[in-house]
Amino acid sequence: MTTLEKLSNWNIKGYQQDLLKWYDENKRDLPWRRERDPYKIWVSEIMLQQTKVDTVIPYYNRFMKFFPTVQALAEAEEETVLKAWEGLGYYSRARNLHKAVKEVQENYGGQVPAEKEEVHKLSGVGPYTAGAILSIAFNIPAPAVDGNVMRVLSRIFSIYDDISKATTRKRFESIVDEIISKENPSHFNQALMELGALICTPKSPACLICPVQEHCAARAEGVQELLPVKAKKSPPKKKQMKAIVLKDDAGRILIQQRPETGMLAKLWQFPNIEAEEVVEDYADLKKHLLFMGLQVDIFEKVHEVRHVFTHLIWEIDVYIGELKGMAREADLELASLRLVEKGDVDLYPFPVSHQKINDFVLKKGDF
DNA sequence: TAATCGTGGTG
DNA sequence: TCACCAAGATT
Repeated sequence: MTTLEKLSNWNIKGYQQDLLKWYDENKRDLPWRRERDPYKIWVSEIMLQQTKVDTVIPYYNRFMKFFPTVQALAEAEEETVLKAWEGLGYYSRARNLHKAVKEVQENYGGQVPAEKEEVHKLSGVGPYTAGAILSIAFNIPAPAVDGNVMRVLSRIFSIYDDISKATTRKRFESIVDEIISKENPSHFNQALMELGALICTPKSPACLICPVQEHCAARAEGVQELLPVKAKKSPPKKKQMKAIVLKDDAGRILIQQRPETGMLAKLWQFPNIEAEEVVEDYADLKKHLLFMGLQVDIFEKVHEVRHVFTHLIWEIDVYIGELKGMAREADLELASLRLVEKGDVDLYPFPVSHQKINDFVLKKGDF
């Protein structure tokens, strides 16, 4: 039976009512639900991408103190924005948001556009986020299909499409187009996601207390634990790294900015290399530094840091050492290096892996 | 289409 | 310890 056939004898109105009533009575009190400022909805939606509500809340509150309006964020320095995002991950979200907010300030007089084509053009705003902004902020009946929605609807209609495939989202968007409440699309979309977060969870869904259990095909068939179908991802690969905390004769610390593209773009770090083989030696590290124009004394290995990303694992041996002589300004510039006071290291946005190094060597240690 | 892009929580 | 997961977008 096709989804269309399932929908023909499926109680849309009853489903909407049961879902919306449950949402009204059970929705969480979240900071971004207390207002309907499109800018604030937008920021919350970007932060919530692949990130749990509990993780986002403190970041969201702090971000709104720093950048309460489109204008405030548009006028901020990118590095300040990255610092506010530090630890939240997926840093291209911060750079894209900042870029897009500048566009809104320039091209739309600071008002977030309420048309699908315009919103979707903004950097970092894809199909889900465009739908979320339109529906939640402007109460426009547009689908906002995220992982929650695909999981819930996979079960409601007993759909076995692989939700890790890009094309699957489109099928669910067309379903939402048919079943969305035209009276309250904002609450309907949020209710679908809230149900996925609180009741229709990935493992052990709480079908017994589900407000829409009588509308659910997977529940009727007893296959709720088998849905949704999702392809497995390959395990992350390990990379051996060596990093060094270097001090010059004035006691300043050497840090380095990462490239503009790729992983952790534009964040700062301690100078490091990827070691092809595991060698208990720092000759390769020393050679790398010399290549950047730096003569150093490496003292000892003081720490190990392990950090797991989605698709790779860094295993970092951490060394300490000292710069010999005066580094040439041009050499530092060329390698995106900077000498900063020990107390100023915290002013720069670091990935968590290098925050760990900072914590151990400079804060806990006596280096 | 499939890989890339972070981090923290959970069972 | 580890596999899996979370209000995805970009290339």
